[in-house]
Amino acid sequence: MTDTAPLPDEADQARTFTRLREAHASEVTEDYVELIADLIDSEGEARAVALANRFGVTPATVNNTVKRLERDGYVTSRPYRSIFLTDKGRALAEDCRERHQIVTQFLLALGVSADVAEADAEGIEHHVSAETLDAFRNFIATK
Amino acid sequence: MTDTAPLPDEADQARTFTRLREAHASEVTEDYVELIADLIDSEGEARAVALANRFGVTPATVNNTVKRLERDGYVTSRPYRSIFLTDKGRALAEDCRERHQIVTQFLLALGVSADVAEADAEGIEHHVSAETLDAFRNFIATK
DNA sequence: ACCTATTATTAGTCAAGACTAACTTTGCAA
DNA sequence: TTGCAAAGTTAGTCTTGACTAATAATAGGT
Ligand SMILES: [Mn+2]
Ligand SMILES: [Mn+2]
Ligand SMILES: [Mn+2]
Ligand SMILES: [Mn+2]
Repeated sequence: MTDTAPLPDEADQARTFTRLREAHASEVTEDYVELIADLIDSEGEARAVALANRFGVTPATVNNTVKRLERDGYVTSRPYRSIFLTDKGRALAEDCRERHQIVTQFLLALGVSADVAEADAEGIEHHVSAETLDAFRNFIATK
Repeated sequence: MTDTAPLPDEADQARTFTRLREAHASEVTEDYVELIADLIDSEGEARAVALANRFGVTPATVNNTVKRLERDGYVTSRPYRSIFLTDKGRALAEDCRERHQIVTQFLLALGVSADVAEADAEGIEHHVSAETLDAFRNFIATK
C-alpha cells in the first residue's frame, strides 16, 4: 500500500492531462493538413478520395473533417473540387512535416525498423514538446 | 510538385492511421486503470474525487468514464463507494505502468528535464509499439 | 443525533469523429 | 454526345468524452 513511487502533485498532474487533451484535439487537424500538403506536392492536388483512402475512412468522414478545417481557416474548398491549404494551413503543415520527419528519423537512428518507425511516429509526433524534439534532433546529429 | 519524398503506399498508410485510431480509443481506459492502481497503492483507495482532481475533469466526467470501464470489465464500483480494479483491470494497469515508466526513464536518459519527461510520456506511452519499447529499454540499459 | 461540507449521481447538452445509405455531380470513353 | 463509373455530398445515427446544474448520499464534528 506504500513503498511505491509517490504520486505527482495533484495540480501538476491535472495540467499534464489537460495539455494531453488539448494535443488530442489538434491531432486530426495536423494529420490532415500534413497529408493535404503531401498530396499537393507529390500529385499536384489533394482530392477527397485520396484522403479517404490514405486515412482509411469513408468519403463522408473526409467531407465532415474538411468542413471543420475550412471553418477553422486551414483549407479552402469548393463542391466537387480539390482541397487547398490557406497560408495558415500551409504554415501548420510545414511545422508538422518537420516535426514528423524528426520523430521518424529519431526512431530510425535508435534502431527501430522502418515500418514500425513510420507507424509509431504518426502517433508520437503529436505528443513531443519543443524540448523533447530538440533532444531528438540532438541525438540524430550525434548518432 | 515532385522532388519530394514519395508518399507511402496507400494501403500501408491506411493501416497506420487505423491503428492510430485504435490506440486513441484505448488511451482513456489505460490512463484510468493506471491512475486507479496508483491511488490504491499510495492512498489505499481510488475515490472519484481524486480521479477528477488528477485528470482535471469534473466528477460527472469521472462517473461516466467509470461506468464505461465497468461495462468493459476493468473496474467494479458501487454507488458512493470507491473504485476497484478487476483482474483484467489490474493486469492492464500493470502493463501500462511498466510501459509508462520505461518511456519516462527513456526521456530522462535522453536528457529531457523531469517535468517535460513526465508530461510528454503521458501522451507518447500510448503510441509506442513493442519494438520501439525494446529500443527504449535498450537505450536506458546502455545509456 | 444532527448539521453541514464533501462527495457522488443524474439529467441534459454539446462537439468531434466515425459510420451507412441515398443522392448528385463530374468527366471520360465509346 | 451521352451514359456510366468514379467522386463527392447530404442526411441521419452512434459513441466517446467533455460540460453544467440540480439532486442525493455520506461522514465527521459538535
Ligand atoms: Mn503526421
Ligand atoms: Mn500523426
Ligand atoms: Mn500513463
Ligand atoms: Mn497516458
